[in-house]
Amino acid sequence: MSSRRADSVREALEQMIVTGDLVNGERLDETSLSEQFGCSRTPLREAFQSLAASGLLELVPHRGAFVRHPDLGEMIEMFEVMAELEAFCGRLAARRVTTQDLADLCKTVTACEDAAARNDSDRYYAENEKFHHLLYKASGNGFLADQAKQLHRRLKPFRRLQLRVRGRLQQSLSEHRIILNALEQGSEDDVAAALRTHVAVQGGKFNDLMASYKNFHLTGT
Amino acid sequence: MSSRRADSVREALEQMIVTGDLVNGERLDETSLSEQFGCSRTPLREAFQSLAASGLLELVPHRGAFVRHPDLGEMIEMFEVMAELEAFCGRLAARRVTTQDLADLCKTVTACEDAAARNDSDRYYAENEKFHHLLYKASGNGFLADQAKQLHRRLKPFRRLQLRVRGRLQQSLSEHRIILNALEQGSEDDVAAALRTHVAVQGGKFNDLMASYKNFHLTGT
DNA sequence: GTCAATATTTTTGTATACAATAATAGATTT
DNA sequence: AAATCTATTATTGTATACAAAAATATTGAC
Repeated sequence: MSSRRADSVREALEQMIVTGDLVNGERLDETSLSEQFGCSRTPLREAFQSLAASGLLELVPHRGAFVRHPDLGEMIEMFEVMAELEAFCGRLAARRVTTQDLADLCKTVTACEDAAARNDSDRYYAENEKFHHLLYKASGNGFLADQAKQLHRRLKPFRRLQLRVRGRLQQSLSEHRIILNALEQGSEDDVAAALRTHVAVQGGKFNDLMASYKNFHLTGT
Repeated sequence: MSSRRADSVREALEQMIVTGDLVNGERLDETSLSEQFGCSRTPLREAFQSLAASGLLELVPHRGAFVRHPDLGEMIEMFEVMAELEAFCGRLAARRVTTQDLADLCKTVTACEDAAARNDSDRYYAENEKFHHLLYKASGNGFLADQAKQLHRRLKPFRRLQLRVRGRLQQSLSEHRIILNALEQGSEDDVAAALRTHVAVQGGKFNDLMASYKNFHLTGT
């Protein structure tokens, strides 16, 4: 854990943005925020830089930092890329996965099912994230894993919305099993296909996403 | 063009890093660099943040900013991802490309061939970059296009190395034609396959890359 | 009353000053 | 002489002060 003030400010701001606490287009005032965080403008501005790099803020020279929430179209674009990245991870993993990886993945899938059965949503999200991170790692491509992790993180708030939809959770769980089975059999195409349907926003998922998006506290761009 | 000092410093530093002017692992001293650039540490540190976000620097708390060149393994990983991203761009483009896009692409391919024939390497690189950027745009997925552009930019210095290899340039040119043809015919699979072989580091390309990598002024990690 | 030009204020960008942490060198002990 | 602890130095992190740019308000002309 870094004791840099700038880092904790970054995290706090990120939280405020992804939870919708800060609405789209809002300008972040340096002075008032620095008062709120009890620090000077310097660490705040460092946090701005970092957030802008991950696309959560837009820095306009001499005008300030503006909150940038993806609109529905961008969100779909991001899911489209995420699906492809995960499918590629899966394809590589099908070739390179170790028995240890498989054991870890299996354990996590079970933990996920268990958490869902107990309605322990926090644990469900944690285990679900672990499952995906393990998959990325199993690809054997560290750079790919990093990229996937980054995007996965960025899509976190929206995935949460999707899973509120009735029946989506059970479906998601069974998809985990399908992915795992395909991995064990080492069939690249099956793994890739399973992951595409697991992640992609298509068919009914599109309508679900649109509905939940509207319920989210985002102002349209 | 932004008149922010921090931005121009960022660009200058990036150039120094990718050209190998700054070797791997080197620590960037804030005071001496700020003297060199004739500015204070503040804009310099902003540039550091930005460069760290794109992976060119590693920021270690209370210890400084360290130049981070990818080693051969990471480079291959990045090319592996680049190939897949481009293939996906191509796949989408095959479905969504407009006649205008095709015309622009065709013009750029011709310009590329022309530049190569005249041994105008600067223009060749410019037109080649344009070709790829047009392809990303033709995917109709703005987020994907951004991601692809970012990675393409990061791989720029290494691509330059690869093209020094005898015969590689002519091959690259003919691959452009193949890609363009496949796009015109709208066959997703052909476009994707053509782009994978165009970008991926495989077969003979691997040895070429390894040889040129060693010639590069990088210290091993 | 509306528009335009100018003055004022506000806000961002940069420089500098200070504080905190890590690296280094030197002294002390075994 | 080697190792360890301490004092010193150097370097990063943060706060504040100043400069430059943009936004806003005010004044004047039509």
